[in-house]
Amino acid sequence: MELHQLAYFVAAAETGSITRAAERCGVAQPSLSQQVQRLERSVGGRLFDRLGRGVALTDAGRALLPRARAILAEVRDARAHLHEDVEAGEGEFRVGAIPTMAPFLLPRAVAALRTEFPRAAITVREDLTDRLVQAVADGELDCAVASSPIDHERVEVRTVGEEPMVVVVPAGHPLAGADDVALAALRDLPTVTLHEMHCLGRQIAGFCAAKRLGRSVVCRTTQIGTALGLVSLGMGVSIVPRMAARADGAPRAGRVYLEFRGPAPRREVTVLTRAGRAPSRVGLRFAERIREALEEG
Amino acid sequence: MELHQLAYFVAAAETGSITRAAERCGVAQPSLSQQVQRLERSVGGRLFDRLGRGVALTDAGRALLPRARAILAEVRDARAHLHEDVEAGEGEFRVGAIPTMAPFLLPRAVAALRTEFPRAAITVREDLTDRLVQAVADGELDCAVASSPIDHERVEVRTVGEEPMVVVVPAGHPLAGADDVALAALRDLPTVTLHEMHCLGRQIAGFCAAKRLGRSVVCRTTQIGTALGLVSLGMGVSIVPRMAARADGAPRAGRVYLEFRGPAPRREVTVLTRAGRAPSRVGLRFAERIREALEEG
DNA sequence: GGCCATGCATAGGATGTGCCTATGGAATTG
DNA sequence: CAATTCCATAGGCACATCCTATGCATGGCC
Repeated sequence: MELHQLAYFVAAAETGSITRAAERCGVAQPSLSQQVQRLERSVGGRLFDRLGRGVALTDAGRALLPRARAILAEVRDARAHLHEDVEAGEGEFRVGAIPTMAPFLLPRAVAALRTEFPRAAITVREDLTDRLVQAVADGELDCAVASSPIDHERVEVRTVGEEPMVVVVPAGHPLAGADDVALAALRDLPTVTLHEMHCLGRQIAGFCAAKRLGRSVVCRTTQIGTALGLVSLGMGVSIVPRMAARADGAPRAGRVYLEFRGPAPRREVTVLTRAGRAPSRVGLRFAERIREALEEG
Repeated sequence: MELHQLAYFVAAAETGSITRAAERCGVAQPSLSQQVQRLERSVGGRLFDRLGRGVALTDAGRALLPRARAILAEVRDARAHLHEDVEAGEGEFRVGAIPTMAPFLLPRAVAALRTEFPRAAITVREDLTDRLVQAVADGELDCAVASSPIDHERVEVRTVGEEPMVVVVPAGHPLAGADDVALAALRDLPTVTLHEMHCLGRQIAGFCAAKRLGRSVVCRTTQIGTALGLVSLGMGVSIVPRMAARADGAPRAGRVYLEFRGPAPRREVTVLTRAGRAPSRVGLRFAERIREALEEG
């Protein structure tokens, strides 16, 4: 069953004549006759009754006709609408993000993307950095949001912004009333920190180590939200990205956020794509939306 | 854009590799590579980024993928479901009937056919005999209901039954109280008759001529219903097919139906199909349904 | 009834297309 | 740096499509 055979079949059914169908299709009559016969063999039954004066559909032909029309229409549509499908971002688009960014950046970015590209089937994956990098390299993801450092031959890294850290302390803590706080002031305070399986946990540990800041870690969590909860209970102070502080909403009982005095520790927000791939329309907008979410968020 | 090219494209998109796609499709790698390139030229844009290690969809490829899948699925469905489509009577089925039979036979027959072949797209045409015959001969109609005589080389005539005529007289007419009436009793009575453009009109005129029955035609109508109305007004008597009498429902004020005494004039009910065509499943059932409607109606 | 026109099927040959094996070139891997 | 992997290209073969020419059946016409 070939497309041109279906086209010939439809033409013959509509004209009721092999000869006129051949004219319409711009081929010789024997060619069309042959192809119709071949189609009949391929479906295993006659499609036309040969009447001597033209042809008429059999039951099988009557049944095939609407399907043949549908197939040909789909092919025509595919050709005609391919360009606008590209504009509309048609197709599956798979994004990933690390857990310490996903809840703060993805909802807004994905929502914006869905309205901009209503026909894109966007799927989301939340995972640790190295697994995201591997997924992008393997083509399982089209885009991922993570933080430097990323090093993979096949992965292209684009920095879309950076983000300062803030300090969060329990309400009533001696530091709670201050406008801002120096990193050194945190020395030896009981600290709630993020597990170092997260790149953010490693980054914060790195900042502290760089400042030779001894820490008294009283708890390690795997989620920022858990850490914030423990801070509210007075178990210690913590350092979190500002997007987490903003997402925490209106001033909450139990914990107070403080800016760093002077240059704050920062992390970069980067968008990962597979190296060597042509820039994707949806992917480019995704990166922009992540940047907006970061700046406005 | 050919079906096998689309199949190759989908395989390459799903495996992310020309080589593995070729394995899956059972062709050599260069063949698949070539066909993908041909498809790319035919749609006017690259569908894959060649990464050295496999391939990845471009925006255009992403957009084409769902359409290609849809087209291939339709083709698979067409092959798989063609047989059951034939059983279900899938496709357009066009029937015709003459005006003096259509309202009494078609509704019941078509309704039955619609439940039996829910996927058949049945269309109905009401027209005079010779036009129906021509339409069947030209393949514009798959089936038609008419009455003998039909004579056309390309039209096959099947008699599904016959139907007696009855007499209808105004209420209060001298004949109204009789159980039955002889044809001769109608001699010279004022008569309302059907226009001879209808075969029924010609048939009735033929009966009367055969019995040498002079008639005093006071009115000629083009519809049986009109004739019945005029009879109720007392303008004359008329001869109508029994199906019309039955359809007239419960005893109506104004007119009374009488059987003929002895052998009644009759007309045949025939189903017309195009000669040389294989018997159609729906067509065969249609003829049966007409027969049923005639017997039960 | 014989003649011509019409329409589908078949035959045979030219062209084109798909597929193959072999090979080249680029990137990746050990 | 060698070996491997993978896609692209080249050349040849087989088959499929298309063409023209022709056969055969049907329908229409004088």
